Amino acid sequence: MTPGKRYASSTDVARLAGVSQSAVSRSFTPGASVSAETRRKVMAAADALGFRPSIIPQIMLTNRSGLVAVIVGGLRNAFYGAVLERFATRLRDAGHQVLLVPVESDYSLDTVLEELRSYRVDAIVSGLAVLSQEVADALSAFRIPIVSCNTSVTSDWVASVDSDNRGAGRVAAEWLRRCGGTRFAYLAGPEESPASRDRLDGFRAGLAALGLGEPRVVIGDYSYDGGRAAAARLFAEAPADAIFCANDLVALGAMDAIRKRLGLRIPEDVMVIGYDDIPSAAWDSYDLTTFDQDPEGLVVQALDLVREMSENGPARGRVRVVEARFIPRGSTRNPTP
Amino acid sequence: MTPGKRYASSTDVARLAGVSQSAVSRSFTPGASVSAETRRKVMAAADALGFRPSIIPQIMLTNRSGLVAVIVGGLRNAFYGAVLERFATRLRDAGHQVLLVPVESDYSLDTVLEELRSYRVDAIVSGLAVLSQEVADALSAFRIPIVSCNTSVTSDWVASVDSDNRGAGRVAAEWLRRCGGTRFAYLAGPEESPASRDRLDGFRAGLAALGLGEPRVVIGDYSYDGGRAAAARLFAEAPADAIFCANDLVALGAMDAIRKRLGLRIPEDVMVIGYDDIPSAAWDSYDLTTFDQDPEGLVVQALDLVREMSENGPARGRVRVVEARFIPRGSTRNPTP
DNA sequence: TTGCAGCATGGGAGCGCTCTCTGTTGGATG
DNA sequence: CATCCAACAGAGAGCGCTCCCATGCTGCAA
Repeated sequence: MTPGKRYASSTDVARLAGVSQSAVSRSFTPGASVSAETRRKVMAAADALGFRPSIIPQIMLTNRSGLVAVIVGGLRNAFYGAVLERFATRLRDAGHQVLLVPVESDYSLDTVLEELRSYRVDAIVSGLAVLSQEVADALSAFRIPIVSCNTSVTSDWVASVDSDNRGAGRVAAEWLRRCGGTRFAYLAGPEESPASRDRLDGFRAGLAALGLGEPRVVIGDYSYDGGRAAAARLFAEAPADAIFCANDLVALGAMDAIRKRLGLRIPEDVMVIGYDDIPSAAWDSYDLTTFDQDPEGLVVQALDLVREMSENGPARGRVRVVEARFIPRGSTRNPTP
Repeated sequence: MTPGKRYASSTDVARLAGVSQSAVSRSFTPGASVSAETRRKVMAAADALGFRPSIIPQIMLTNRSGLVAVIVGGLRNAFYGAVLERFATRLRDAGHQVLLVPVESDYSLDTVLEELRSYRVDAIVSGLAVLSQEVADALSAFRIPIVSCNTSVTSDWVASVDSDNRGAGRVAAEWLRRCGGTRFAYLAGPEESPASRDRLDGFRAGLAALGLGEPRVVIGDYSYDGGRAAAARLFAEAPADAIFCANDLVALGAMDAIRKRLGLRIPEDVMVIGYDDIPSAAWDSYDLTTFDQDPEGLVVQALDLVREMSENGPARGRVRVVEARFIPRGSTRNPTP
C-alpha cells in the first residue's frame, strides 16, 4: 500500500503474505478451502495493512448492495423518530445498511428514485411519507421491493403494513361513549392521508353502531399547531365533549387550546383521545389517552415483507395489519360499567 | 436484457442502440464528446430498457462512494430528529447519500466501523452519540474524515462542532439573576457528556462573575423522566428557585414535577431554563425559556468540516463553535431592568 | 490534391473482488 | 512402485463502468 492510499487491496495483502490474491479472498470467506497456515499469514498481513475486503466488487457481481432505503418525512414527530430508529437497528441486525432518504413530499421522490436505483438498493421502505399511486407504479416498474406504512396504494412490487386504524377508531368511539361523551368530533390529519381517513372511518362506524350520529370533522395537518387551530375552529362553531384526534401531536395541541385558550377542563368538560403514544402523551401535563401503534410490530412486519419480496418476487398489494393497543389515561373520564 | 434481470447494463443499451459501450458511457457523462445523433439513439435505447448507470463501478475506481455515515443515538429526542433530518437533507443536496447508523453506546461502534469501511464511506458524522477517545483514535487510523458534534475528543481525522455551551450557561446565570433568582441549581445530563459539563461550567462562571456561589447540581440522563426525578431529588433536599437544565426534555420533566408533584408555580415560585428549543418547549403547557442550538448552523458547519477534510486531509482537533440563541419565554419571570 | 486540426467513435485496460478451473502436492491404497 | 484422491494453491475471467488511446472522418487552409 502506497503511503497516500486509504485502502489496501487484497492484492497488496497477497504480496505481503507471499500468497496469491485468491488465497486472500478465500481466507476471508467463511467455509472456503484454505489451510490454517495460509490463513494465518494472510490475516497477519491484512492486519498490518489495515485491510478489509471491499463490498463494492461484490455488489457489482450480484447487483445486491445490502442497502435498504428508508424514506421518511417529518422526523420532528418523535413517533417517526422512534420508528426510524427501530427500523435502522433491525435492518442493521439483519445485515443491511440503511440509506436514509428524507423527503418533503412525494413529488420530490422522482429525482431520488434514480439515485436509489444507481446505488442498487435492495429494497425501499417508505416509512411514513405519503405515497401516491403514480409514484408507486413508477417504483414498481423498477422491480424493487417496496414496503409502505399506513398507505393504501397497490402495485406489483408494493406491499404495506398498516396499523389497525379502523379498529382503533371504533374503540375510541366506544370508549368515549362509555365515558359519557355526547358531542363527538374528529380532528383529522391531512385530507390525503389514508391513515387519518381510516381512523375516521372506524370512528364513524363505531358511533353508528352505537346508534349515534356523525361526528363533526375538522381537517388539520398532523401537527401541534394544527391541532390547536383545529380545536379553536371546532369550538368556535359549537362545543364538543368527546374528541378523537388523528395523532398525538394534534391531540396535545387541542388539549392546550381547550385548557389554556378556552378555559375548559380535561377530562371533566372535554375528553380527548390521540394516536401513536408518543413520549409526550405520557407526560404529566397531558396524560393523554391514546393508542400505541406498536412500532415494534410495524417494523417487524415491514421487514418480513421486505424479506419475502426479496426472496419470492412481487407480492401485489399484500397488506399486514398490526394491532393498536388502547391506552386509557387521564384525558378521558372513567367509563361507566 | 434478459427478462428476469433487474438492471440493464450499458452494454445492453449499446447493443440495442447499435453503438459502442463507450458511446453509452459518454452519453451519460456531461461534457463528453458525443454527437447529438448518437446521444439521441442512446437515450432512446436507455429509456426502452430502463437503464440508469450504476454508480458501483465508479466507486470501485475512485474509492469514493458518495456515502456519508451519520451516527445517532436516541432519536426519541425530537431535537435529534430535527438535526438528523437537516443533515440528511443537506447531505443529499450536496450529492451524498446518508447511511444511517443507530448506536446505543460507542462501544458498539467497533463492529459498525468495519462495515462502514467495507462500504468505503467518504466521511462519518458522529451526530450525537458520545464518542470516546479510544474510538476516535481507532477511527482516525482509517483516515476517514470524522465530524463529531458536542464532544471534546481530539484526533487527527476528527473535527468537531459544538454549540456555545459555555456562553449559554453564562447567559442563563445572568438571566435567572436578573429575574430575581436566588437559589440556583443545575439539572445535569449524563456525567460523561461534554455538552452537559460545558453548560454547567458556563453557568458556574456566570454565577461567579455575579458574585454568587456554586449552584447545586443533580446528575440526570437527558430524559423527561430523568428531569422529573432530578427535580424531585433537588427539592427533597432543599428548594431552589432558578433552575438551569442540561436540555429541554430534562426541563420539561422538571417543570411537571415542580407543578404537579410539588404544587409550586412556574415562574412565580420557580424559574426553569432548558436547552435545544425542541418543539414541545414552545407548547402552551410549558412555554419554556430555552436556547435555540441553531441546528441549521450546526449542520452547515459540520458539513463544511467534512468538505474541508475530504479535500485537504486531516484537520486535527479543529473545532467550530455555533452560537446558541437565547429564547426567553414564560418559564422565567420578567427581568428587572 | 495534400496536410492537419478537431471531433466522434470504438477498442481495451483496469478497478477489487468472487468463482471456476486447472495444477500440484502428499499420503493412502492396490 | 504406480495409482488415485483429497486438499489446497494459483491463474484467469468477468462484473459494469470510466478513462486513455488509436483510428477514422470531416472540413478548411495551403
